Amino acid sequence: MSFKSIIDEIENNLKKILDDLFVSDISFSVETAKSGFGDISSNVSFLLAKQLKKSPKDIALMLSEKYDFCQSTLVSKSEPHPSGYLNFYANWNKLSQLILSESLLDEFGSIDIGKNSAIVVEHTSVNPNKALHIGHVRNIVIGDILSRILEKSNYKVNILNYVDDSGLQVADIIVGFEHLGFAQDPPPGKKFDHYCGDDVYVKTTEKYESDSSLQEIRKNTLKELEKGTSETALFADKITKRVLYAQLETCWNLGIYYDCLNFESQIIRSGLWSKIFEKLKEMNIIKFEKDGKNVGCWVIRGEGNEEDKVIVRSNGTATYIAKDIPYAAWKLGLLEDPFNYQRFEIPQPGNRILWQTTLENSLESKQNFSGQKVITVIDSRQARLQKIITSLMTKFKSVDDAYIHLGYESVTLSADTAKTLGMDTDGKQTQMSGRKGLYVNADSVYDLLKNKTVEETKKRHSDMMDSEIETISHQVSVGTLRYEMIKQDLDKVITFDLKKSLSLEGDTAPYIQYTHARAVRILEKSKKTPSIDIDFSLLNEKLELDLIRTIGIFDIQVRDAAMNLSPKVIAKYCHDLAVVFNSFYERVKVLDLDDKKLENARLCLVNSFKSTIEKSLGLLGIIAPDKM
RNA sequence: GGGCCUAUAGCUCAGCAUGGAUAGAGUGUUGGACUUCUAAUCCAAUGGUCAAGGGAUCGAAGCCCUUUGGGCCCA
Repeated sequence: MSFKSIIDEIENNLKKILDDLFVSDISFSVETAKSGFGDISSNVSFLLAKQLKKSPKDIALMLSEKYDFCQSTLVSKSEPHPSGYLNFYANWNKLSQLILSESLLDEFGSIDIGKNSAIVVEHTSVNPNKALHIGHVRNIVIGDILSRILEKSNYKVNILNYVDDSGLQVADIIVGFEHLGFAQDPPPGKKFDHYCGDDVYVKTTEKYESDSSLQEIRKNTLKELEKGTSETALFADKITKRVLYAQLETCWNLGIYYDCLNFESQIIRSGLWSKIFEKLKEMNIIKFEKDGKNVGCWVIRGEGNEEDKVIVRSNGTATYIAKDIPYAAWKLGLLEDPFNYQRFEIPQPGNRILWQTTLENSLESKQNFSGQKVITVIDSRQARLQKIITSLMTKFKSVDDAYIHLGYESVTLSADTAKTLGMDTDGKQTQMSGRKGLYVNADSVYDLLKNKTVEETKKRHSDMMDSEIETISHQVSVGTLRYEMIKQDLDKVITFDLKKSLSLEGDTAPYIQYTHARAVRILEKSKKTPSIDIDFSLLNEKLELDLIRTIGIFDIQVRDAAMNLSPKVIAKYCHDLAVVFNSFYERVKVLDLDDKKLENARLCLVNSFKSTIEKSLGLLGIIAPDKM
């Protein structure tokens, strides 16, 4: 509720007025006003202009007069603007009380879209043969923040990570280990995932070009991985688990946690595919081609101009799409669950328990990680495949948007950064490539940021203990990285530049975190716990009201973000909130006022701000330190 | 050849879903504010035919159509 209360009040009153005018079916807007135009604005007059055959200006005037007779508790007056907008002024005395007292509650900003239904968010899903690079960070941050927003919207979120442990990329490092003599342990000081990706994978794929006999070995290795019984397969299991653990360390360090790990190998061996294959035939979704170029294949008919998609080749083998179909169906809970569950070997930090599927017997009880809805976070290069899965799933499940592919554009490297990695791109940005070793590892970006923030923090607090500097720098570095990856639209390519992307000033996480530290310092220095029992009419300066208003629209922003699956909405909100607070901070004094009542009131406002910025940053998975 | 995305200030981007008031930030450049509740901050100046053209509308950065540049996917 909060600021939403006054919007609702106006909306209801306007609806009544329209009823009296015998106007219906008008979906007008009631929104926070642009600065200088009151507190709330409605476009209702514009929409009525045609029907009533009057100018928006006249209508606004008429509506405003009628509005004076409406019952209002939170609105102090309405005002027609010559442009045609109908503007409203809040009764700040009451509204402030409402907003500030609610802002202190844990559930402030919570909304109920999900009705406690289960929703699946799958993200990360990085091949377990390499370390996470900066492009993967965009994926995991989007997925993680989205999950937090959905939880705030009363969904029960199941966070999954799909481990493709039987694909070509894994086969490649196994070839490296088994046939090219790579040591099983990394050189001292190197993480196992870095070693596999930077050394084993890159060098093995390089060898393919000079040594053609390796292609045969590669094929055989892949086959053994799929069968899963040979010594090679067992060895691969060990290696991928080790890489996976190293990858999870990177994720956990960034504050990203999961509920369950799924393994492609198990999905293949579980027989889920044959079940779904039968179902597809039964439902007549796939057809057996008796002639044409796909003769002998099972295909999905393309819609419109699109080509038919082969699912099972004429030789009986399934295409790569066929691996994704059973997993999608499993996530939606469409099939009987063939898996047992056990806890992951290494406990996950924090409160969430990390499970993994297994085909063996388990002492643990059966779990259910499916959802009414499924959101799969994968970059938009996979859009074609995801579109097929989406349309298949709608045939299984009649609910609208049961399966959603949340796509996003990729992260590319700037020309400068590519150059530092030894690739001259002629001044152009370039796609990352694991095969060519052209990428920036997530861990190294974190380390760079960390070193920079440690330096900055030391500069500011020469007498601070190392452990405290460590904690602050960690929170700031994680914040910076997360914010950098989320603040822009999913449809925009992020060109990552090692120098430019590591800024700690301007529209960045540290800017926002810093406002929190400022607020904390004020509260600390006041040496009292602010009481909500204050005279709210004392908070009447523009900068104070701006701050209260911005605090009050938190839940509106959460709704926006959740409905549109748009994490950046929250990033923008955090930034706006910080900007408003910084203006307030610079010009409105809080401590050591002669007027103690006013001081109390302002302390209360600062406290509300602190509480709100913590919650909103929390949705971004960013922790704000008390000192910076 | 087909499909998806994208184009707004020197640079990086909001705003576009749901058309309406003076198109906003950051960064850059120039100048100013630390004996003050922390300057990772604030203030001011600078900077825009919203890619181009057309259409519907009382009204378009936003909707429709066409074209062009850039990115990606498929063939």
